[in-house]
Amino acid sequence: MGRAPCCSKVGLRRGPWSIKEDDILISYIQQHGEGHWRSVPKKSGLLRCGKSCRLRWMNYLRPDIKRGNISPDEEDLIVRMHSLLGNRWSLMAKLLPGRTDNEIKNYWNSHLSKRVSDAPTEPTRAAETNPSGPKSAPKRPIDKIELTKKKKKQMVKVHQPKAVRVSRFSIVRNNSFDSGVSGAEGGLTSSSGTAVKYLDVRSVLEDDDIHDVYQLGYGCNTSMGEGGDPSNPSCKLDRILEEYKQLLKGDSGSQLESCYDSLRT
DNA sequence: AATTACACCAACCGCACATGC
DNA sequence: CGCATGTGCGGTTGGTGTAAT
Repeated sequence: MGRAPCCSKVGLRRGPWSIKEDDILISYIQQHGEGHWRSVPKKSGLLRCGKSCRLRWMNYLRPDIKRGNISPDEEDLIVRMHSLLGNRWSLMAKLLPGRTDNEIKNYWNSHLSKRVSDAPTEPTRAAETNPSGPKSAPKRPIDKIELTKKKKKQMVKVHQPKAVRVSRFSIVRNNSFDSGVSGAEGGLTSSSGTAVKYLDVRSVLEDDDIHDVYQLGYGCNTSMGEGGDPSNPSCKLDRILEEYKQLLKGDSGSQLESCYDSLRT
């Protein structure tokens, strides 16, 4: 049973997008705007699934996408946010203007997760200890002691939690952190069987704080009288924001702030 | 030079939530 | 209220380029 697939895959193109397809999609969205993705292929003439069109637009074609290398500052912020939020890529993307959840996720999986797991202490200053970026690091030495991907897959057969959309209400209702993170502190094991070096948000918050943070979508509960106490973990995002605003400066900083405000309200 | 193994990342997949009827 | 549909999310896959052997 189950619901029908999002689209009939018969006769639809898959794989990498061509420049021509990109042009068609861009011009269509410029004319009609975003949304109603299922009807986009029909109306634009693209032989693609609507979902694929959305993904292509969101992750690659949107004009505000910032392409190129992740800066050390962005990298540092990702590490910090991940320690607070876990795999909430879309939430991180909202705090990193111009970066997509997919890009952050890929960057974490390919660059940062390994580095964080190799450096159990002070993971957040990774950017400073390796300012030239991950691509300058030698590849092989690590790999020699690593299992191959296939071997890893054979060895790690642990329940994989399903994707759960994060909303203020679903978190309260489902307590959906259970799906992504286990353990109360760094160095334990995630549900995928890999070592995790971030804290479960629940583990560093009291029950009341958990409720407040959940209600506010993980942000600091400044409206409920916590007063920005830096020792309060629920205020960590505020502090991260402040640090990042210093780095960004100018207009993008205020954009980030408004984005962040929207998360809190 | 050929082969192998791996890193990277765009794209896909399936599920859950939101929304409209 | 229940169902169907649209959308968003996070995990995973597979193609490609490159370094190592």
